[in-house]
Amino acid sequence: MPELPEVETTRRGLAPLVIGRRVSAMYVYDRRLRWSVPSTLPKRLTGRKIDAIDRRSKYLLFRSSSDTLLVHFGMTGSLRAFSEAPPRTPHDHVDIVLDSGVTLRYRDPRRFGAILWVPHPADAHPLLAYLGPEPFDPVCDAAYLHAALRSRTAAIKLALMDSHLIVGVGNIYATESLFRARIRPTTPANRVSKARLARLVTEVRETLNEAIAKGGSTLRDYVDSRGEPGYFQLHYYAYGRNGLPCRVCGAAIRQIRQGGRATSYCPRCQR
DNA sequence: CTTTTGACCTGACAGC
DNA sequence: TGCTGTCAGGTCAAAA
Repeated sequence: MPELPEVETTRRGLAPLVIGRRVSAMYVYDRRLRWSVPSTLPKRLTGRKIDAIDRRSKYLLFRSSSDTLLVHFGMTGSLRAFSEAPPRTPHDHVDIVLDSGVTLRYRDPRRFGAILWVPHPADAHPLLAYLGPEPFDPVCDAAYLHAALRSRTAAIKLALMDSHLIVGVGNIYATESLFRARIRPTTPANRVSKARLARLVTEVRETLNEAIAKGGSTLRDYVDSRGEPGYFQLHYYAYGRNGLPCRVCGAAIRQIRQGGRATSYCPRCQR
């Protein structure tokens, strides 16, 4: 799933269900995620009150008296809330039961996700400590990117997906943001002008906001906390449109590989 | 320091 | 109907 809009959509759906509730039980059916779910986690979590649910990058953070339960969705993870938990299906790995009776069910076919306990202070955790700014953070502006990319010869698309520079932008939204900013994804990062970086930041924010408004993108696995798909995939300009006519100029969308991932762009609109 | 590559894992799909 | 190869929303770790 799961780039920033999908994680944020899940966060917003879960917030009213979890804030102020206590965990009455946690069941780990398969601990083999990207990192093993700690065997002590059910004991640590049970009885805890969840004070808040935050998002940092693509991590969901359940806050409990300054300690944090961290959840990441990898490529295929989802977290759904059930008032009555149905029978488990394959790839349902973890259940968290709240004192309201609601069950949060973590599903992740490829098991690239993570569920970890992060003691206070959470910001010091290695997974969180080296992250770049959030795209919506005012700090993350053209001046910041211009300075950060000064010594970067790698392609702008790869830089945009580097979480040390800016977080939350994965393959779909990097592809779409570069289309909207009319920037060729292969352009060396340090050769994108400050003015064009300003446009890029604007388009990244706009693209992410529109995607959040549509409930994220559902290509295959992603569903939100209520099991509903997102609809932003209907609004793609470039991603997954190899060979199809550009929705702006009609030229055939082209697909290449960068860093082992597919990149699609319009050879006429993006220069 | 930056950049590139491989690794993790399952399922869907195309082609033979 | 199998079988094989390729691809998929992420990102860490190691090597260059």
